[in-house]
Amino acid sequence: MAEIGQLAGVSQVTVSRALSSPGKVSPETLKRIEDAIARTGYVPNAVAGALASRKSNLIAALVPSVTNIVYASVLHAFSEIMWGHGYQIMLSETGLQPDREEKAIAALLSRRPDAILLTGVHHSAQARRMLLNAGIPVVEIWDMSDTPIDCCVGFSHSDAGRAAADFAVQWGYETAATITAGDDRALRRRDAFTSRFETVTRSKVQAMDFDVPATLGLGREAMAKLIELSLPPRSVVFCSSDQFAQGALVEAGVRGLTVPDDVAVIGFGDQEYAASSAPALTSVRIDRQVLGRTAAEALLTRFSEGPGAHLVKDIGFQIIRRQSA
Amino acid sequence: MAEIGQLAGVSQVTVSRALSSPGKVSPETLKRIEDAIARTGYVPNAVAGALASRKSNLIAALVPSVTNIVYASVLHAFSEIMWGHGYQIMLSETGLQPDREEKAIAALLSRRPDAILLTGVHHSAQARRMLLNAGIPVVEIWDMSDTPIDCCVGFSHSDAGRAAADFAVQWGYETAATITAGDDRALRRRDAFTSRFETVTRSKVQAMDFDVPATLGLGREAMAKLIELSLPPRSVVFCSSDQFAQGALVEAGVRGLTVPDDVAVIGFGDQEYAASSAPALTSVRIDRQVLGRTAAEALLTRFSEGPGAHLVKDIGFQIIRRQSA
DNA sequence: TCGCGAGATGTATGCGCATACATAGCTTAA
DNA sequence: TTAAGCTATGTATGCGCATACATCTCGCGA
Repeated sequence: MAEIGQLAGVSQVTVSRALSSPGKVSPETLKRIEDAIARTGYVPNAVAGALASRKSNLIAALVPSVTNIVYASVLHAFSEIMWGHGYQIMLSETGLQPDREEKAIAALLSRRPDAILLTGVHHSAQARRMLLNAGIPVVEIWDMSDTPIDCCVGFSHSDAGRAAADFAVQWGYETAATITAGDDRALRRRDAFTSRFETVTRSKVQAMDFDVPATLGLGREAMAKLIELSLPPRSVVFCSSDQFAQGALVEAGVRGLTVPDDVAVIGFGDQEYAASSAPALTSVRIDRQVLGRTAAEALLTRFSEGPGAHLVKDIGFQIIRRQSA
Repeated sequence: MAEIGQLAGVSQVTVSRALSSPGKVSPETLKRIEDAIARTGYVPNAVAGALASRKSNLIAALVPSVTNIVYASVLHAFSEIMWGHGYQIMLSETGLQPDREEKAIAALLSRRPDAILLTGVHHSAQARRMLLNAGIPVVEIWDMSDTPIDCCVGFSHSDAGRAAADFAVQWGYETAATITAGDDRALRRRDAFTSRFETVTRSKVQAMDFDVPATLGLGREAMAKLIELSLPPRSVVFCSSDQFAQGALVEAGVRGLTVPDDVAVIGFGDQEYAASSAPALTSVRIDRQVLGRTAAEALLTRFSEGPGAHLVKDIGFQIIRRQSA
């Protein structure tokens, strides 16, 4: 920056000003500085800037996995907005091991981000401590909490599970099974579904659980087992993701079962292909665009309005009825 | 850090040493320092560290889109390895507008990453200049180049397109169509496929192009149009992604066509569901795990061996024949 | 006994910026 | 005419660390 100043015949601070508030520099000086920058290919050192100003324009984000489209698309919507406001995103994945979260949080916080986005609302005591200590805005997404660290944008997974059960009962399904993978939130949906469905119908809900990420292949496997264990007529299968649901549909088709008459399927997430598959998939829709955007907006108002604004927003969900149930 | 030092009865440097090379401080001192850190919840300021040491332990990554599983999974494999070596990833998306790449590169470089990962090998002159200027290792992935900026890990898209055409000819398909979306690389595969197929069979290859990301729904639409335009028997459809291929399969099924006898489909990417769909999808496999890992390893050896090692690696591809073609 | 080397710790300094404060040259209204 | 105010720029300083170099304390062999 000092070098640019020399080239333009001004001091370092004038260059700094030219970059951060061009209005404060005379037009001629500004032009000379811009020329010098263009000539040298100078790129400001944001690290030094962040150290000096205690503002990094960085947002840290922690998601279970980027390869899960569901998390990726929320992240995408979130970063689009933050990027538009001059923020960059620093990403980390926690994967399946929750103990990685603590290390990841520490690593992210060491970069002194201006805010941090977390997936889920359950964090270790040490993690909460570090977050509080950091003194920056925090958004927790994908879930609701009675004790949010700061901002929180999501929906109730228990409500979603219960709503799916009510939906199934309402459309006359008398027995049910679940196919569930992974995280704590999927398990809460399953539990709420099962509990409600069993209470209302007095029938036992069969559970197929996996502790690896959901895939179409596993969905087929699970459905195959359920069919072999004899799935009574008027059965519905509640899946923790559309991937499983899609697999269940494929397996039912291959075995010559008619959907939804022989077996019905409810997915979760309402991914793009849900509407286009054959039969089209009934699914619980979470508006991921809205989720990401709302999280971004929560942070932005939190930035402008200070620590007073603890924004908590329930974005809800919606059961989209198509052909599969 | 100075505060921690006070608590532990040592100076700031000793704390610094305790964190970066614990072997250089006596066990008792180390313990007192660790206690103080645990008590206060201190998180080192990596920004200051990076400024002082000119080493950020940050890797910048630029991908077209995180919501495209194909890019996301490579990124995932890449970050797993880099994370294991103490590096963090800073991500940016270029989206569909290539002019965003320049801005994104500048923004990323301003954080002074230790290396940068780019998708594709075509960059503007200004972008190349900034990258060269930054003086850090660069890996370009997903493609091969005669003039790589530094390291390059990928495969030839033209070869892949030609191989698909040869495969189609070999299995007796006499006419072909393509469904293509998006990037420059998909277009090159399409062109190579078309050119080779037309040369060998002397039949015209019909092209369905989209300039939005591929989805199952669009694949169905494209297939519907192709069928309505009358697809002769012994036809094969070469898709730029498995999403399209899956959609084509669904549409063919809905219309009562038999795959591959009435129409055959070749996908690209060999995503997880390709093997599990019904009929199972024939697809060009790119080992995304290997791609990500190889890129990471290229950077790591580049770090240890200096600017001499311009690593270029062709990871190739493989046509996986299943039921759809 | 003395000196020497190794281990443990400390002092001084600067990384490249942003910020607070100071200054110089103008304009404007009383 | 002059003080006040405004614009454009400059000087000094410190953000929180890592690094080079200095210092001190031992233990050990000559």
